[in-house]
Amino acid sequence: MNRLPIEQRRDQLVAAALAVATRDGLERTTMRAIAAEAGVALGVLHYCFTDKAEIMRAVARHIHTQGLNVALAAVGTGDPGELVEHVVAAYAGVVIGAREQYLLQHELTVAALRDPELTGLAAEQLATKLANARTFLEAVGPRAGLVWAVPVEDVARRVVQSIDGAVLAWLVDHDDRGLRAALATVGRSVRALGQVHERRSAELSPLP
Amino acid sequence: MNRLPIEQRRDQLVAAALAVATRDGLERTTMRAIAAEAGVALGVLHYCFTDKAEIMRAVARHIHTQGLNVALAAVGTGDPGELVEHVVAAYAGVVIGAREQYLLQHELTVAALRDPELTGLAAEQLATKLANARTFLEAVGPRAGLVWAVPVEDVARRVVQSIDGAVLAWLVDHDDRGLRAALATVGRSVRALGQVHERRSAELSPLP
DNA sequence: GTCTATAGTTGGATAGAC
DNA sequence: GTCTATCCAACTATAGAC
Repeated sequence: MNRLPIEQRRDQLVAAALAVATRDGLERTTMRAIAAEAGVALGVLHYCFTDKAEIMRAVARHIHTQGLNVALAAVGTGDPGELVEHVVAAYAGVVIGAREQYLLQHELTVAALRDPELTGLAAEQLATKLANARTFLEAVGPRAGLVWAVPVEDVARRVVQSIDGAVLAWLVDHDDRGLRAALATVGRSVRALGQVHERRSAELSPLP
Repeated sequence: MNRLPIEQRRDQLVAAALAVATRDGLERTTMRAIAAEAGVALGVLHYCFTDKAEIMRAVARHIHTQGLNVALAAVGTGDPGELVEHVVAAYAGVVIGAREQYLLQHELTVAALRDPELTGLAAEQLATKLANARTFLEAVGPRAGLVWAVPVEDVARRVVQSIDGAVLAWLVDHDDRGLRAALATVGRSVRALGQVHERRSAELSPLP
C-alpha cells in the first residue's frame, strides 16, 4: 500500500522473513510466506531483492548483530570473583528464552554448508561468534582480575565450541537444568584458564 | 527389473537414500533422486514405504548403527596410560575421513527438530550417542586403570557435547588440525575426570 | 512386484497493468 | 512502487496397466 523508500522496505521484509523463519523453520520460509507476513504482494520481494538467497543472507547477518550485547551487558554487574560464572549463567537464561532463534541459527549454518548460494555464510557466522567471544573475554578479563594463560583466541575457540555443543544438545532434549549445568562447567573451565593477575590478587596493595 | 523380497528392496532403497543424502544434502534427497540412485521406478518407493518421512527415519537410524564400533575397535591398542587420548585421536581421523556423513547427521538433527513427521528422531540420535559414549567409557575405564570421579552418564554427556561442538566448528572451518587439537583437549579433560585406580597405580603390587 | 502416466500441490520468478 | 496474473519447474503421491 504505502510507498516506502527501498531501504526501509528491505528492512521490513528482512524482519518479516526472520519472523517466519524463527516461527516456522527455514524450510517453510517461502517467498509467499514472507510476503504474507509482511503484508505485501509477492512481486515486492523480487523488486527489493534479486532472489531468495539474498533475503536469507540478509536474515543470517541480521541475527548475529545481536548476541554480543547480551553478554557484555552482564559484565558490569556482580562480584568480580565470580564474574565469569555469573555472565555464563545469564547467557543460559537468554538462550532458554529464545529457543527458536538458536534453532534457526543451526538451520542457517547447516543450510549454508550445502547450498552454493549461501557459501561463506556459515564461516561468517563462526567468525562473528569468535569475535564476540574474544571481545567478551577481553572485557571480562581485566574486570575480574584475570589474565589468560593461553592466547585469547584459543580461549574464545573453546568457549564457542563448548557453548554450541551444549546448546545443540539442549535443543534436542529440552533439559533447561542440563544446559545451565553444562554452561556452568564451561564457565568454570574458562575461569581455570585465567591466572589471577597480581594487582588484583594482592588486595590492591597501596603504592608508596 | 529383478523381483526382490520386500525386505531386501527396502535395504537397497535406504542405502540409495543414504548415498544421495550424504552426497547432495537432505534438501535434494527427493523421492525421484532416490529412485534414480537405486535404479528403480518412482512407484517402487511408495510400494516399500508409506511416505518419504518413513524412508528418512530409516536412513537416520541406519547412520547411528555404525559409530560405536569405530571407537571400540581402537580400545584394544596402545599404551594404557595414554589410551583415552589415543582413541580420541583415532576418532578424529574417522570424522575427517567422512565429513559429509557428519554433515548429514547435523542436517537430520535440525530437520527432526522442525518436522513433526520426524519428531523423536533427534532425541533418538542423542540417546544413541550417549549410550555409545557410555559403553565406550565403561570399556576404556578398566583398560586404562581409571575409575570415574563423577557418574559415567555425566562424563558421557560432556564427551558428546564437546565432540559435537568441535565437529560442528570443523564442518564450518575445515580446519583439520583444529579438530584434532580440540578433540585432544576433550581427551585430556576426560582423562582428568578419571582417578587412577589403586590396582593399576601401585605398579601391580604382588599379592601375599 | 514393477512399471508408466498423471493427478494435485507448491515453489520461485516474471510480465505488464495501474 | 505496487499489485495481479501467470509461467514453468519440481515435488509427493496414487491409479492402473503389465
